[in-house]
Amino acid sequence: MLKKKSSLGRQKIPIEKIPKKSHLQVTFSKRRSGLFKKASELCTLCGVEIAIVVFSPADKAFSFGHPEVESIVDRYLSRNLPQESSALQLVEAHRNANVRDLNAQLTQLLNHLTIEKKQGEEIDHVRKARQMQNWWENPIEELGLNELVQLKVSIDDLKKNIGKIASKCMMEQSNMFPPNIGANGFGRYNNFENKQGVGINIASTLPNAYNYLDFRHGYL
Amino acid sequence: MLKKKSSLGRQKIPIEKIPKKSHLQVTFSKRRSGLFKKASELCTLCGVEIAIVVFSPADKAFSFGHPEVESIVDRYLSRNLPQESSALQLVEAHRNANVRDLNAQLTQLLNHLTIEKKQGEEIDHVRKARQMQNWWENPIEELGLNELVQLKVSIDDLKKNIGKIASKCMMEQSNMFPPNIGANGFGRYNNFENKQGVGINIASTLPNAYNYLDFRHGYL
DNA sequence: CATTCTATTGTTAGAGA
DNA sequence: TTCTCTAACAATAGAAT
Repeated sequence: MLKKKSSLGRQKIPIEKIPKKSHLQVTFSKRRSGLFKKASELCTLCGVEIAIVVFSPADKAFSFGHPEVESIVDRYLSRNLPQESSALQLVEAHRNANVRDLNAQLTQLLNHLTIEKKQGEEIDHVRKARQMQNWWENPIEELGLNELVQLKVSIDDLKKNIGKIASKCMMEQSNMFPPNIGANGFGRYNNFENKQGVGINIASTLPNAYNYLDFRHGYL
Repeated sequence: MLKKKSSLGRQKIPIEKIPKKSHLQVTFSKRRSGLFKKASELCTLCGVEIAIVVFSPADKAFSFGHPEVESIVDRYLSRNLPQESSALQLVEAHRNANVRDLNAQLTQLLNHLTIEKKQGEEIDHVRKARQMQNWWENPIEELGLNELVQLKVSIDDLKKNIGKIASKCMMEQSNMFPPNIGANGFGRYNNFENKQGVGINIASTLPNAYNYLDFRHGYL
């Protein structure tokens, strides 16, 4: 375990164009991250909207935006422009301002639809299994989605009970199930620029809207 | 001009919204200056182009740009648009769709889900009322493990058969969603590090139904 | 809304992985 | 390219102007 003085620490550098290309690239990456972090902190601390666009030395585009670059830029540009059709601009601005909310709502709806679809599938199982005399046991083609959903709820509840009882039965036979295997239950963190090993939960330091960074849409 | 130890020095503050307004204002001013300074340093050190737009808590617009905000923003926007070929076209197509139509569909969908949910609750009562009619509807506690397994297998089989029917129902009610919505990174719409504008905002393709529906916090 | 003054906290240059 | 580590440097919270 040799301990050598591996670094002299930070050195002062003049604010001039960095000549060495590899060095410049590293500096750009670091400072861009720092800049975006500062921006996100400003967003959170002051609850303001910020948009940043940077073109890297390699002419690559990087951007930071809360809530998003486009809406902020639109707002900025529209202020510097004489009003053309104020009505339309208002509509646009309003729409942009709520884009994220709408997106969240849509995602929710999509998720609901996914759930409902699965529920409907289970309902059909019930129908075929029973072939009985009640309305909800008629050929599935004759049922509406509402009825399917009703059937699903019914069977879903039943399935839960089955699971419980089955588990009980299993437990009675063998009591060696380790607790909480793979039961993380947590989704991804919004790890954004968590550098320096500070161990900060970046997600909590960012504006609430940053949760959308990793927002996953429901797939139909 | 008395010189006393007037300050304890910098104190650590949590990255949360600053409650005190006057304090927030000071912090905003300071940090905005710091942010712009960082940006200018990055410009000089790495010779890159940066544009920043900030709206203050008082809704005043501040901007930093090298060489200027407009040109950088234009470059950014013009680059992003042509890059998403099929995906963006789909997005644009929806953007051009009639707002009221989409609003109506969203509303209809929401209402439908609400109704289904209620009916689902009702059917649960129905289920309980009918549980006694068949053996596998009896209280789950009275079933043996074999019966439970058999029932579960039956349910699983039925699940597959009902899929198509349920899908039909769903499609008839909601054909507003493109088949690949939410796929291929579409959902990433708050760009932290938006390299080459990969993050296309799917939400921007949709109308502002948010206020119309008024479900800011409402989950079904 | 901008600045000054300090003690502190936060950032990052340099070298390596 | 991105991350780690360290020490040195820079930014800034709080109070006051």
